[in-house]
Amino acid sequence: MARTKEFEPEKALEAAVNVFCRLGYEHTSLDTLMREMGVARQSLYDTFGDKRALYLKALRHYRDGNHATLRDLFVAKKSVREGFSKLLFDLSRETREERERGCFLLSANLELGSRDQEIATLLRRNQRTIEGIFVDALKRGQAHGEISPRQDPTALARLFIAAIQGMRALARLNHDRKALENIATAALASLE
Amino acid sequence: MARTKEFEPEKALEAAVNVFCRLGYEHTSLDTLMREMGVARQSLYDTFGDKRALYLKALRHYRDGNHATLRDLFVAKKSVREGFSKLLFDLSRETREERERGCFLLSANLELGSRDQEIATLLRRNQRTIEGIFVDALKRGQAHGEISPRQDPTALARLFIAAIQGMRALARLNHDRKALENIATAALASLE
DNA sequence: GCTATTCTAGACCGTACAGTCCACATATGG
DNA sequence: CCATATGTGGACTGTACGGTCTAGAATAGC
Repeated sequence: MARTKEFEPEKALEAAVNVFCRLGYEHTSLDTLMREMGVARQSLYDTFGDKRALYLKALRHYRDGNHATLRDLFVAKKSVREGFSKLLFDLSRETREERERGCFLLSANLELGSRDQEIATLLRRNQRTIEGIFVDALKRGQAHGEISPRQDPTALARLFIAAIQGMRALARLNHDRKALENIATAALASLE
Repeated sequence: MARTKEFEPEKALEAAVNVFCRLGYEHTSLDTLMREMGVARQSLYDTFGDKRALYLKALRHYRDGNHATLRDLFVAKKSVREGFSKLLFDLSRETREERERGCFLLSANLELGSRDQEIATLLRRNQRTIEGIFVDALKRGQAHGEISPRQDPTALARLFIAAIQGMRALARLNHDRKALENIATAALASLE
């Protein structure tokens, strides 16, 4: 009945995630999106809606991937402490490209969180989700005697969230692996 | 010889800091700047240069103020531990307005750090300066037996920097004083 | 008070960009 | 193989904005 698409929507969305990550919402023009996604203007509007709708889809896609890797990190059988350690040290070892790409959720927060209510709500929910994942893992770690039971799991989870956001912000500016490892080590010491 | 200015350059610059903080570089139009600063278009160009030059002046002004308050926090006679405590808990207690204003240096990092070399350099230098202030304070704290000598002052300083950036990012999105206090408490526990 | 200088107000211009429209290409179903 | 529906490419449009220019107002020295 109709011509087939010449692009894969999934791949195209990932390309959108990439370019929005690197450039932010405002600095990403439709021309750039078309080029990076390999999608014609009209197809882009037909498939994803306008720029903001595409941004939201990209943001949700990124967030879902993020949650999946976090949940995977803390699947029941693994050591909780090792999970956090891997999370933080992987962050320290990111390539230049990954660092400069930065965290989509952080850049969305700073660029649009105070102006777009829908995005702000999404980001707040995301924070609660991640906090939940961390708290569950920490409680399990305490139950297994892996982590000191004297610490408040919620407070610890929040410290990790803040430290990770801070690391992401620093990493974007500076390629100083040692500095990131310092932060990772110091944060992990809180589990003692 | 000539007509006198109808605005105070100092006050106008502070107004610029405020509006750039809240809206970022790209989202701040010259019309907004003129209105908030109370300066006519031509006077603005004559006094501060173009938009980017004004942004840089505002950024330097903010940074200088920041360094001054930090140095004041750690003047020799005060307790180092109390200094960090005040720093972090003051952050937790910011008003809604202050929170939404956010940190100019953080937003400059995310918005322009990867695109404007001059700004990136300024921000990197700023990071080193703050790290230096923190390291000096921590060493003094260790010398006075206030802080455990087993910790690496540089690593601790970096953890605090990351935690503060994280707090600022979280605070911008959520007014959850308890969450911020949790982070402050957990970070301060690293001094034990 | 006249002149020179610097202020303010706002018209004007070029560019960049999001979004729409249109012409043409291509593949599916009958 | 024709009709239909959906794809691609690119021209077009309206708007927003940074930056410049011009005209008139106001103040200081002579």
